[in-house]
Amino acid sequence: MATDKKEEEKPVKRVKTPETLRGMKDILPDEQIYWEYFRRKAREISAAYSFGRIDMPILEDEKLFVRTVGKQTDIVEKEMYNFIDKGESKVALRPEATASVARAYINHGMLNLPQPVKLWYMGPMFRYDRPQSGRYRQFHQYGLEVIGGPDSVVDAQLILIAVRLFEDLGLKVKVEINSIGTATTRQEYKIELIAYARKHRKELCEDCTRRLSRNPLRLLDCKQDACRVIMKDAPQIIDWLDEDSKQHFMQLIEYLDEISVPYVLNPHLVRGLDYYNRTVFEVVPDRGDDADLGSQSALAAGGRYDGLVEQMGGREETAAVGLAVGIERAILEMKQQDVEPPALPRPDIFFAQIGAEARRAALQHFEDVRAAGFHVVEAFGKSSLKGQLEAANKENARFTVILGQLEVQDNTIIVRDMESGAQETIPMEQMIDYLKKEMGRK
RNA sequence: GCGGCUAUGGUGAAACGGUUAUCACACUGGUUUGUGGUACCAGUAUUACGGGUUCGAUUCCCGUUAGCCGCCCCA
Repeated sequence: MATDKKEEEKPVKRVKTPETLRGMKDILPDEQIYWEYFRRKAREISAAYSFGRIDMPILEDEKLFVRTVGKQTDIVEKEMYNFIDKGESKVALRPEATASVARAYINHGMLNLPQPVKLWYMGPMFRYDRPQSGRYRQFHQYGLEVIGGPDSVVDAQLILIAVRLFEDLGLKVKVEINSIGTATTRQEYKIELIAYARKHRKELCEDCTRRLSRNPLRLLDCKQDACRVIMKDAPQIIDWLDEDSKQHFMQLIEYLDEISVPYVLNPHLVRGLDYYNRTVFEVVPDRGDDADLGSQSALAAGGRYDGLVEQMGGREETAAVGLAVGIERAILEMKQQDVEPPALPRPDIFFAQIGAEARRAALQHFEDVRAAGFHVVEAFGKSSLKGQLEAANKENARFTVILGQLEVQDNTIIVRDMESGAQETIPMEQMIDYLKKEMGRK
């Protein structure tokens, strides 16, 4: 009972309050309005374009990511949550989902399904990185994968879907696209790029000097002004594409023009994961020309990964494209652009009770009202009528029904209109009809 | 992994060497035990953690941890 509290001895020992791990977040009810909004839009658009939902395990064999994402990438090298389980297996919390989807495609013989196979997923990913705005160690992605579709029309539609999704969410975005060709042409291009950058070695920033040997493609999107000036005249990856890739990219552009998806060609756009080839794209907020977007600006990113399935042991060459949306980032951007998710529907009825007997009866009557289709709320935990009316007011209920000792005896109930304050006592068996009538009037 | 800034009740803030640590909002309870949205009263903090300087530390110094921001990288 509440009154016992005062008599209790105050605990002398204080336990250290537990906290979430670094970079991990609780998503509280207030925040869920945004999440639910996003999830709903994501589900709707997935269904509208005939994607089937897939849920993969969060924990996978570490090798899956090392082989596909790339051993040298930061994601695998320093950000992976990997550990050895009790059976001595090296496992990892997934840092991304495409590898798992491709694995599932192979495992379940989806190559026997009508191609392309279209799948979507939504769930947590883990990267052991330094937390920052728009970046968490556990974060959530919504993603789409189209496996078994080599034509660039697939790329075009996927980009279209991404744009639609953000439009549906009420966000202004723009799409940047590029093509990074095949592994072979990319290799040739890298050599050329390194040669070019070497000539300007002294002018490059410290990071770029390191990129030169570690991650040369990243030279292209360095944010330092000095490097940007140099890279402006760097060889462009587009010029190194093989005929097929070039053709593929040209077609993609034509498709995009055809369906009027606004895009920006960004010859400096590259991807960090090894499995990408040909088309790569990013969706970034469009806040006007001079807005500084900061570093974690990509709301979604994707690209083609034609070689992945085969590389993983799939039976034949299986072209594929995918897209991943950072849900936290999308929500952050919604707040940034003042997008209000639809508020929770206002309750029709608040059910108040006074006294032990009425409370007992109210429990069942509440069920009746709910079963009649009303959105009804209560605060049975409160005993004073004042407190319950306050609660009703906070919930913004349209009507409050009040059941007290007297009403239980007379088999009646009070219905109070919360806006006018007018109230009426009516026979209990007429309550539902009365409420329906009153509700219909408003 | 590197750099900068910050850390006071549930939230947002004040005090900046000496106060019973102040205020607002929120929350809980109450204002003769049955009436809200507009009143009043009360309650809720070892000032992130650990150490140091000082007669005295929320205030100064160091460390740890966490948060924010930039870099790296990425959704």
